Formats: sequence, C-alpha cells, structure tokens
Amino acid sequence: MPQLNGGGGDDLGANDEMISFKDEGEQEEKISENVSAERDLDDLKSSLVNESENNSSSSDSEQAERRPQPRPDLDSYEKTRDYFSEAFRRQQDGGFFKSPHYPGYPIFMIPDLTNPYLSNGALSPSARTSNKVPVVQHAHHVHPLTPLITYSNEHFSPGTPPSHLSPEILDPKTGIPRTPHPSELSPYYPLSPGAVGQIPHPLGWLVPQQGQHMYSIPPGGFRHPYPTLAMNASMSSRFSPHMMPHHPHGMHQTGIPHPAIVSPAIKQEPNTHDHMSPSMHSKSPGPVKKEEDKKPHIKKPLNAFMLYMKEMRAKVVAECTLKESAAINQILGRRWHSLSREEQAKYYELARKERQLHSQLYPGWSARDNYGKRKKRKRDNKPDSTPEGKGSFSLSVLLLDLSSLFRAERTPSIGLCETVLLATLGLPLTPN
DNA sequence: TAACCTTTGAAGTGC
DNA sequence: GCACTTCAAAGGTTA
Repeated sequence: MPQLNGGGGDDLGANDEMISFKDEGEQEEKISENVSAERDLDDLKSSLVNESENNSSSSDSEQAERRPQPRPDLDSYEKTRDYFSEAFRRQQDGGFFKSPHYPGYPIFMIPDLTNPYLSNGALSPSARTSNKVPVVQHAHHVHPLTPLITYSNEHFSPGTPPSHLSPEILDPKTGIPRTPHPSELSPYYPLSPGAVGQIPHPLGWLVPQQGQHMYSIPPGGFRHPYPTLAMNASMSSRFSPHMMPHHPHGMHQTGIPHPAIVSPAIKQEPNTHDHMSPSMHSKSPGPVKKEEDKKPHIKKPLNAFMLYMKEMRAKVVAECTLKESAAINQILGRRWHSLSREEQAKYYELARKERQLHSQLYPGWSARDNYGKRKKRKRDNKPDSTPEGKGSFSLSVLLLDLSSLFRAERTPSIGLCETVLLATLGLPLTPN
C-alpha cells in the first residue's frame, strides 16, 4: 500500500490512514459507483449465494443454526469481546462509526458473527439478552486484546464524538483528523499506580474499583527490562513528577513491562547467555558493544491489520476450527478487506496511537534496529512463490480442515467460515 | 530448535 | 519517487 509520508512529526500515522482509507475508499467508491469493480466480490458472493441455495437448502433457521453456538472455551473471549464491543458501541453512539457498508454481501459481513451488533449498529438481541455485562478484568488481569482496550480517553469516552473528528484538530496539512494528545496516552504505557488513579481511564466505566490496578502486579513487581526508557524527555514532559514517582530499583512505574519490549532472554537472541544481567537494572555504563548486546528487543508497533488480527484471531479460530496461523491469516486478510471504512478506521486510529506512543517512549528507536534480528532461512525450493503454489498451500490447509470438519460431522451444515473458504476456492459446498 | 508460512501495514534501503 | 525488503503476531509445520 502506498505511503504518503514517512515522517510526520507528531502526525504519525495520519497520512498512512489517509492513504489506506483512500485505497479502501477508492475501492468502496468503485463498489458503490461501478458495478464492474465489484466483480470479484460479486463472483464470490453470487457463487456463495447460489451454491448455498442449491446445496445447503439454507433457511433462516438453519443459518441461525450455523452461527457459532456459545462455547465454554469461548466464554472468556466473548466476555472480553463484549465489553470491548461495548466500548466501541459507546463510541459509535458518538456518531462516528456506522454500520458496515456491505449489506448486500452476506459473506463478507458474516465474519463478524459474534459481533453483537446488527448491521444498523444496534445491539443484537442475543447480545442484549446474554447478560454480557462488561467484565471488569480478565482472569489474568491482562486483557488478551491489551493493545486495543487501552487506548485513549476520548477514544472510548461515552457520548462524545471521537476527537479525531473534531474539525479544530484536523491536520492542517492533510486535513486528516488528528487525535490530540497527551490525553490519548495509553495506560498501556507506563503510568504509575497513582497516575492511573489520577488520569481518567479510557474505559473508566469498566476500570476496577479505585485502588485496584488495571493489571495484576506480581508481589515483587516486574523487573523493568529497559531502565533507559523508564523516563525520557517526552514522558517527563507529559507527566508531572508526582505522576512519575521515583523507582529506586529501576522498575517500571507500574511494574508493567511494555509489551513492545522483549527481554533478550525471552527473545531468541543468540548471544543471550544470561537472563538479566545486573547491568540491565542499573545504569552502570559499559562497553558499547556490551550494551548493544544486552539491548532489549523493542518490537515494532503493531499496525492496523496486526491489531485487527490480534482481536479477531480467536474468533476465526473458533469459527473455522483452524489452528494454522497461515490459514487463519488468509481469512483475516479477506475479512480485513471486507471491513467497512469506518471499521478499518478504528484500527488505523489505534495503530496510529500505537506508533505515536511508541515513538514517544522510544524516541531513538528505529525499525532498522530490529533488522537482522531474525535469521532468514530461505528455502531453496520455492514452489509456493507462484500464485498456484500459494493456492496449493491454502488449499491443502483448508481442505484438510474441511475434510476433518465434515468427517467429524461437527456441523450439520456448512458453516460460515467453511462457506467462505469453499467459495473462495471455488469448491462446491456439498460435503462429500 | 528455529525458520517458514500467511496476511497487511509501516518503515527502512537502494537506485 | 518508486520498488523492494524487513518486521510486527500467531501457531502449526518443516528443515
């Protein structure tokens, strides 16, 4: 996807959003204005519809049956999804996020089966009646969608339109809505427990009672793996001293290691023979090379699609009974493209804030720092480099799953995911 | 045991 | 400025 501007100061990500939206928007405009542009989608859709009608004798009741039934193992995920969706709904109430734009594309809208909201944005009856009161905290006190639930105040502020829609904060250069900061600083990033209490939490309505932490903290607290970033100029300028108390042990303010930081001991660093040397916890200067060797691996901030994948992976896994990430990612990629502009905008916004916070936390960090961290092992034979090869991979994976699915007779009829996959692969929907 | 696979997007590199 | 490369997540697969 083309990029408009690599650097934008504090305008991180705004441009790429625009480009992304533009691309997607162009697609959508073409979709709405030019029928031929939807040929691919229509092909997929029509093949699905026709074959579904012909082969699966679909009815509303059956389709209802196809919908994923509540599963115990999904409860925790569903709960977290629910209160997260509730957060989004509240934001949608602000008038920004509207219903998906593809009402005529059941295939592509189906993916959000577990989404409790109807296409018009209303809460589905099942969601309304499922007693899905926002759960205050995940069992492990770490939300599986941590990057998503931790965003800015205004992002989830009930009843107020998203700040990035405010005309006064439009980017003067691009006209792209910008989100003001520092209020958008995510609790995902270092904040002292005291600060947590002082800064309104973006999900304040579901934040635990006062005095409780958003995250669980081990008795001894976490070791801060990266003392040099415990405080930097940008952080100190954004938080008053009382919010950033001194931590004599070099611990993180909250004791919560940033997810972007991977301890060398955890990350497969070839030269990490010791877990956490004392120098990691003190600012004792050492040889430059030694410092670099022990330099924690700061991960790249997640982009919009990665955030989307993180949120939706579990759902796809549950729906499709697939476990292979490669196959799941293919599905997620399709779903990503099927998302409406507004839905994608949510993730672009989150990603933009991710990058913004990341750049503020690690001013000197560059994506280049992580170059070469992975050892590439190029396979000699690359039959999959061709589209046919890729297709064969997908086909093998998906057929494997489908065959097992049919054999197991776990579903009386072809489920949504399988339907999509079969249609995508141009296979008949009748299980043989 | 660690890279590969697969996806999209951001960012870096090279020309 | 464009094309290409690398990495971010994830977990089963493969060398």
